[in-house]
Amino acid sequence: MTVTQTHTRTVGDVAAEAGVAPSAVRFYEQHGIVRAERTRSDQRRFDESAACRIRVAKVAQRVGLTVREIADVFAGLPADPQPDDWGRVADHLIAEAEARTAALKSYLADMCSGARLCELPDRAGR
Amino acid sequence: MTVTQTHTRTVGDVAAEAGVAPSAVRFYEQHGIVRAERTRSDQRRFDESAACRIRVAKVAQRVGLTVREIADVFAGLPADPQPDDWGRVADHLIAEAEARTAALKSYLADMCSGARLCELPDRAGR
DNA sequence: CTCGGCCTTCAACATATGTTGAAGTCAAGC
DNA sequence: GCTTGACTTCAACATATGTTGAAGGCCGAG
Repeated sequence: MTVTQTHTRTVGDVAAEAGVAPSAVRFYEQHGIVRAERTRSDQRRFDESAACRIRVAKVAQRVGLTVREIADVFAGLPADPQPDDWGRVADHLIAEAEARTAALKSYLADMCSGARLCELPDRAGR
Repeated sequence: MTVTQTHTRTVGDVAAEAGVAPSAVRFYEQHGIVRAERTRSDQRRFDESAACRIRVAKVAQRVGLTVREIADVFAGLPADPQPDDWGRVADHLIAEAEARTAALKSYLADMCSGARLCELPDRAGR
């Protein structure tokens, strides 16, 4: 019978799959974006979700999330995430992106509508 | 008659107004977020839009724009910007934020709807 | 006229996000 | 067995975004 190997990808494999440098893959592992097992000779082996996590992380960075924040969101992902696991992560990321955009819009709207432009109270954090 | 002085704020004034450190105000000046004139004794003097620019920049950074990108957007602002000048800047920033969020949503939607989630392994035989 | 406070520049440091290079290990092919 | 290529770690470098500290200038109050 076939035993499904979950951790079959090397650093180079994941890097190629995700479109980043191998050094970036190691960096993301150090920072909790991806996890790896080790072979007997200490080489990293990633599962099939690794490239996916990295691709998602790259897009999430573009909306202002830090690697730390993305790692925190990914912390809710089980090994071998299923579609609904990804769905929850997606919802979370999208909500965060929209909240930040909403904060921007709100701040700009207040500013532009203020009688005295630029002399608004400090609501930047809201 | 009263001559309106346009550049009356010191670094400390702007820092307090914008809620950032004086060092940050200098940093933003170096990177084109704000402009300053100089007194005879070489001190910076900012106009009233300076704190505003910085506050906007801080919110824009939260949606993933770099200081360079924000400075580029602000490059379209005249000295003493009027409400419609700010309106154009606001539209530009919001469009950029929404484009990035849309890219995130699109990527996640594709990923989650894909028959094979992120190159998920072939589990059909199990 | 000195003192305190805010200003100046410049360099060093700090954190985030990576890349590059040196030196060494391991497995596969000739 | 030796070569080759991809892997390992670690340190240094690079860029973005700031902060901190030293050394000094300018001005208003006492």
